[in-house]
Parts: sequence; C-alpha cells; structure tokens
Amino acid sequence: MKFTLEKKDARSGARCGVLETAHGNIHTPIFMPVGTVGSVKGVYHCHLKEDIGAEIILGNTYHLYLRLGLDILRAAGGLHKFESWDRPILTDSGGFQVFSLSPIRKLTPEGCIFRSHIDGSRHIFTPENNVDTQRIIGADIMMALDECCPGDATHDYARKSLDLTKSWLERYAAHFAQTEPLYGYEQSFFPIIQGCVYPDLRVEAAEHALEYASAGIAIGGLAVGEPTEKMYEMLELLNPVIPQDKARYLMGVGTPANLLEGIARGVDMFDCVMPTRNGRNGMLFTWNGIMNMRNAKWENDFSELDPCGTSFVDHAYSKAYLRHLFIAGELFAGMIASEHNLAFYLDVVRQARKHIMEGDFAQWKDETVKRITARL
RNA sequence: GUGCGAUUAGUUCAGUUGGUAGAGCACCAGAUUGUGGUUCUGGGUGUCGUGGGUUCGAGCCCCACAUCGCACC
Repeated sequence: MKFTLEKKDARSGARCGVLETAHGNIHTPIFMPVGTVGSVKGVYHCHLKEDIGAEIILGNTYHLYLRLGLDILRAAGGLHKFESWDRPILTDSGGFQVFSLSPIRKLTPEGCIFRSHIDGSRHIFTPENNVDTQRIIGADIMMALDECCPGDATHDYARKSLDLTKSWLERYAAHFAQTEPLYGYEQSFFPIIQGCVYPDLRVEAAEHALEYASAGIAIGGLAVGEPTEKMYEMLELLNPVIPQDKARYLMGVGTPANLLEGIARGVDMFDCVMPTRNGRNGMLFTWNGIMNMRNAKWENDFSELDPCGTSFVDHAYSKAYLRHLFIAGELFAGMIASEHNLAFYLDVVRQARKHIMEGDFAQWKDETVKRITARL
C-alpha cells in the first residue's frame, strides 16, 4: 500500500493525494461511509459505487466478531466476497465499541476484557487476536487496537491510557509482521495517535505511532466529548509533526463543517455515522444548510429534495414526500436520507479536492462552512 | 321500549373526602461524531358530551337530553 501526495495547499494544511490499495485507488481527501456489520445501512452497494461515489467503506471488528463470527467470515472468504464489495475496506479494531457499547469492560496490560452488548458473554481483545481477526475479515486497512480515551479525562488518566495504547501498538505491529494475509492480497495497518486533549501526550503519541506507520496514520480520541475547538487545536498541533508522506485519518469525524476544517488542518480521511444515522432520523445535510425532514414546515413543500444534490434521490423525490415517509415510519425514508447524505458528504470531499487542486481552497472553505451550517 | 355502563388532549385512559385537570402513545421542537434501524432532552395541544340545578367553588353530587356499548322485553 502506498500513499502519494499530489498537491499541498499554499494557504492551509489541505492536501490531495492517492492511496493505492489492492482493491483500487482512493483519492484524498476522502469520506468513508460506515458499514459496521457488513452493510452501509439502507444503501445498495451499486448505489455506493455509482450514485454516491464511495471509494472505500468501513467494517467493524467488534460487531463482525460478535454478530457474525470468525468461522463464517473465513468460510465466506473474507468480508469483500461476503458482502459483495470489490473496492477497499477499512476495519476499526473495536477499541472504540468496547469504550462506547460494552456495559462492563476491564483494561489490562494483556488486553481488553468486555461483555457483549448482545448477550452479555465475556470476551477479550488482545493486540494479537485483534490482528488475527482483522486478517480473517480481510480488510485492506486494519486499525491498531487502542484505548479510546474520553475527551474529559484527566492528564493522569490520559497518561496511563496512552502507555497502554503504546504497548498494545508495539505488540500489534509485531504480530502483524509475523502473520500473512489470508486471501492473497496486501493488507496494511494504521497505528492510532491518542493523548486526549493534552499537547505533550499527543506529540509523544504521534512520535511513537510514527515508528509503526507505513502508508498512513490515524488520529483517534477526538470528537468524544471535548469541545470542537480542542479538536481543531490538536489537529493543528499534529499537522507539522506527521510527515507529509503519510495519509492522515481522523477517526469518527464528523459534520460536513468538521470535514472541511479537518482538511484545512491536514486531514486526508474521515469516517462518521452521522450521514447515515442522523439521516435515518430525519436530518439532511445540504450545500444550503441542514434540514430536519420531520419538521411540519415541509408538509406542503413539493419542491425537489435538494436542487444542488448529486444523487438521483435529490431530483426524484420532494421534501413533502420524504417528510411523509418519516412521519409514517417507512423504511424508505431512511434509505433516501442515507443515500442523499452520503452523496453529499462525498461531494463535499470531491469539491474540496477540486479547490485544493485549483489553489483556492482556503477562501472557498470559509464561505462554504458558513453556508452548510445554516439551519433550514 | 326497559335496565345498566360509558362519554375528560389527536388517541387509549387516570383523576382521591367537591378546590378550574394528568399519563402512555401520537404530535411539535432540539440533540446525536471509529452505528444497538436508536437513544436522550424539552413542549400539554382541553368548551371534562349538551343544557340546567345544588354549592363560596363541580370533571366529581342531582335532574333532563344526546350519543355509544351491553343485557333484557
């Protein structure tokens, strides 16, 4: 796997690049739709490719391990074949899910002991078995096992948490080097920079993680309760620390405005449940602002969903129709909203790429952030 | 026709010894950041079937009427 920087913006940290994988090239900056359990909820794979323009999607180790199981994944020949997706897949390690979902968890030097949120059964993720599991899934990009430190943690807690993440990373990298891909194509892994909102810890974490980074590196533990300004500060701090030849992945972020601000601070890759989860609950992101489709004001608005939208749903259906579907509790509502939001997110990063290439990204970004954060 | 029961928010219902009304759902808003097809927060939207009566005061007690349900002729 190889990352090539194509262009760097003169007035901001924004960059364009190409990440070459066994399942095709990824043009950065990029947004990666989240497909936790082997599907981007409510969206056909052919729509992801042709209508939305997704170049890579996510899977989740925690959910696939608990819900599907390793035997079936292995028998299926890996996640690509199982879910019929021939472009790249990135899998999260499950460290975040243990932090956000498991009712009981215990972090030990050995690994992370947790109970399933589904049936309460006990499990352990170690760096070693986490590598093995992501090998079985067959992700193009595997994520290191880390502890996602809460945004409001004390320096003392963050210090200890980082030490654990660092030791897990060392073992993860060692085991990765000793194992082979199972399905005949290259897999790569990204280490994760933690350190909460503390500059000294973030820099230390970055320097340590860089020792294990090949094509790319991830920034984790942000957008987990800390103020957005703190997140931007951390990105500004890390931007000069990470070499230009590494792809930078900001995990779990965010709103369309977060994407543009992240790109301006040197981030190349994003993923977030927001376009799909919030979409399923009626929120639409557009170039003209944010709409809550459940609002009564759309009841008699028969104009097309989004005049500026790139998806077919934007022109096939009206605002009043989508509101009706949401109020009626129709599955189709979530499908249309997810399709629209993902198409918009991918359009945002495509437009960002275009403006970086053309050299006017910084100005365009400032104007655009104002526009897309309006409430309609 | 007679007897009994019911009638309170959009809906299903609660409402104490009489002190001008509450809950669930729905509805109206807001939140949601490495997805549990969610979850959380806020908002009561009312001619208490109608008309009289008793009372300082009636959703509640009394009378009549209306409508619905059940039972019996």
